[in-house]
Amino acid sequence: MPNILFYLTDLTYKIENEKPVIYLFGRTKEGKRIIIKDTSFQPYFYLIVKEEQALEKIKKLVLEDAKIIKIEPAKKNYFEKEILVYKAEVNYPSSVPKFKDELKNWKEVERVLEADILFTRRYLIDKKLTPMTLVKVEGEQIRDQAKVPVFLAKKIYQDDENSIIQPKILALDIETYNPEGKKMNPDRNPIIMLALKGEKFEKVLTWKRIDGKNIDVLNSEADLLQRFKEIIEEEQPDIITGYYSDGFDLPYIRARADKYKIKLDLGWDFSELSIKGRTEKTAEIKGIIHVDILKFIRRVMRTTLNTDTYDLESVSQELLGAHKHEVHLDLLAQTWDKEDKKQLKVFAEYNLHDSELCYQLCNKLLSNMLGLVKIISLPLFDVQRMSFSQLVEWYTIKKAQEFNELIPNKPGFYTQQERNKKRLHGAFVYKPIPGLYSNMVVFDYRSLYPSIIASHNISIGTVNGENCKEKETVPTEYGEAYVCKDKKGFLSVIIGEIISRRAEIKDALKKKPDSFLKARSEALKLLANSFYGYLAFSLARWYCFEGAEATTAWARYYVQDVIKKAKDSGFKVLYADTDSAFLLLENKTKKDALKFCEDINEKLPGLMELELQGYYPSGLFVGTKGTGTGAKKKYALLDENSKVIVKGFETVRRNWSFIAKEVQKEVLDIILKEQNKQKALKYVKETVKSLEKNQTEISKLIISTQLQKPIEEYESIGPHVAAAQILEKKGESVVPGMMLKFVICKGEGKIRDKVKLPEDVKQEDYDGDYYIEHQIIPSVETIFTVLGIDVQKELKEKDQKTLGDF
DNA sequence: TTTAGTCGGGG
DNA sequence: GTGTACGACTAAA
Repeated sequence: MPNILFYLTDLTYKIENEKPVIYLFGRTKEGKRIIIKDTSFQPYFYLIVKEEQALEKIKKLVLEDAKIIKIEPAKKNYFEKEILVYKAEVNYPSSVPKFKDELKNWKEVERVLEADILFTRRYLIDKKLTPMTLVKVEGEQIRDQAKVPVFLAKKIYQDDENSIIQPKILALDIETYNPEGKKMNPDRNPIIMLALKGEKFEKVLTWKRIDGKNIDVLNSEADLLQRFKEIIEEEQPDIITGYYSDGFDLPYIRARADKYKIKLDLGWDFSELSIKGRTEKTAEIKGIIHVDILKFIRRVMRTTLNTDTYDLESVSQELLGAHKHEVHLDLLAQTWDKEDKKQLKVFAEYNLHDSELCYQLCNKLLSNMLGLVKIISLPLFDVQRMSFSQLVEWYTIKKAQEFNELIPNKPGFYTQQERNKKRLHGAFVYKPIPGLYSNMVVFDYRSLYPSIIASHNISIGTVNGENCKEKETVPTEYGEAYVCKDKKGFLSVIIGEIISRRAEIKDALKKKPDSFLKARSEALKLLANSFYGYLAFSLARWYCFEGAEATTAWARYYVQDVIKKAKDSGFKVLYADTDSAFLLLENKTKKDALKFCEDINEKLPGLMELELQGYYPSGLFVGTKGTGTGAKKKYALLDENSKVIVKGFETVRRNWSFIAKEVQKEVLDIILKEQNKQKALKYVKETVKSLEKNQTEISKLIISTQLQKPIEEYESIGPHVAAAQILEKKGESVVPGMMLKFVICKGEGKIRDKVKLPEDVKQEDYDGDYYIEHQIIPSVETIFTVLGIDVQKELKEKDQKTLGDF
């Protein structure tokens, strides 16, 4: 019997001869596509019963086609306590929910468990297989209806978990006929261009005469769709990727293909491209992994990205440093109608470029995604669409199998609502005294929340657990709580494993860099940091609010402990927030700071660790505008490499004009690097002078704001709405979501009456006073206030002096 | 202030 | 498919 080594990429199941059959899709080590069939796996669920005699009755229960094959007792843990349960094996996966709905109402049945774990996922967990890695099969080739060779498995098991597939990626992007602007209608409007981009492949399909390299002109939209199908078959990609392709490109392609009765049977088993879901769609092709990059970015990369809009332009800019081609998409439909060859070529290039950006994003994020697949052990298709809480939950489900823990049920609607009402006591913040400081050190606890959960045995069965002999009191200010120390908590142990594994990988990385190991380390960090949130997440199976409360209580305790010890050792404490403390060195040295850190670490339990995060020659803390007391999470630091780090200043994030951002950055630079407030003030005065004399470049004055709704719906006409009205008057289509760029110009009336579009602004038009009052002053006011300077006053005095000079 | 409803992305 | 996101923001109560 031959052995086959293959990378498992995807799986599904079918019912054949009244039995469930698992289909595993993959690529052999040599790169050949294969399907493995496994008929050895049976669906099941667990029952906790009040009266054992009910089991005989249950065994005989038949609900339509649903039958129970056997019931046998098993010892499992339920919320970390040993319990006797019954494992019920049934004929079909679809029988499971039928029995669940029936049995949950029986008075003899206490609980039905693990009846909502999808069959294919259950298969992976039970067989301990990890997708995208090497799996070994013993089996024989059989004759079957499929595009690739099919084998029937006798035995199947994980081979080398560290050997990861190098998948072939093909990115796609469509352009549609869009006479109504952003309102899209797949029933009426055709696909006019379709771009595909792979490592060695790039092509735009269209059906009107456009000349150009890589442009394939077909006779009709139907031919375009046929050609698309052929290319997928020829290229045989492992991954098809797109940007919002779950919600737009693939559903649109499917809808147009349906119109022409073209069968998109792209699956390896001749199954069709399927679109599932009502509110949130997903598009799936059996055998080919469909990756929607937008979903991964929105759900997982969200926290690491600075941008808060997730359109392709913003994301490409941040992750790739690349921009989309600039085109007037609103003109696409009329250009298409006019058959303007030259302009259509511009759109075709735009289309291809979008698919290329998507290809590059997928390539770039692939190691992050595979890092997660490796840990969670679910298909890339699934992992790529999961939120943090789902990732934590499925990691925990995988681990539950190893620890013989039963998987708790998801909460019902009522329970969720109750949980949502609860508010958690958060982090401790020691507010700074506004000022400019020199020689600071910053300490922070490495992975504070996860390390507390691991080190203090926080878990669902240990926090305020029953029948407890050895207890540790939680240092909480609100009520009383303890953690039971009699035995290790399940959640605490698995989070400890994540932390330790990450430490090992980081050590290995120090010796030898490796991109996949690096991605795994990042994935582990992500998972560890999500655990605390998961404990307080209302939809969590392992919901543990008291555990989350205990975690933040300890976090507050440890940060305050650093503050207290720092004061005792003669450091001045400047600021502390959540897991970090900022100390002033004064007459102490960096060596003293390191010694202080070591002393604290000696007394910390388990995996907890305080780190010297950095040394900063200077730092500035500002006050809030109203009260003047120290603002939280708002400061600027100069690091040892003379780099200025700015946190929490609004100009960094919001849509301020470039000039406001530039002035703020320059002022912080001068103050932190040269400690020269007069020079900073002089700089501001010069900028103001240039503004007053209308010498500032128009491009630095553009303010951009996103239009949130149709302009008719705005009651108060803000400047961006005024800009939208001007655009509309010019005959351009204005739709919600578009970015409006405008400049405030001289004139009478309200701000909205002074709005002009950048291209209409002449050098002498702009309103310098507006920019001084509403952009420059607000961006630097709090900084100067800290330094004892009233900018407002200083700038007015300057005015009088210049008047006096004349 | 609380609650119910919509939106994101895509052309 | 052994299914139905989620967090932010806005409008209405």
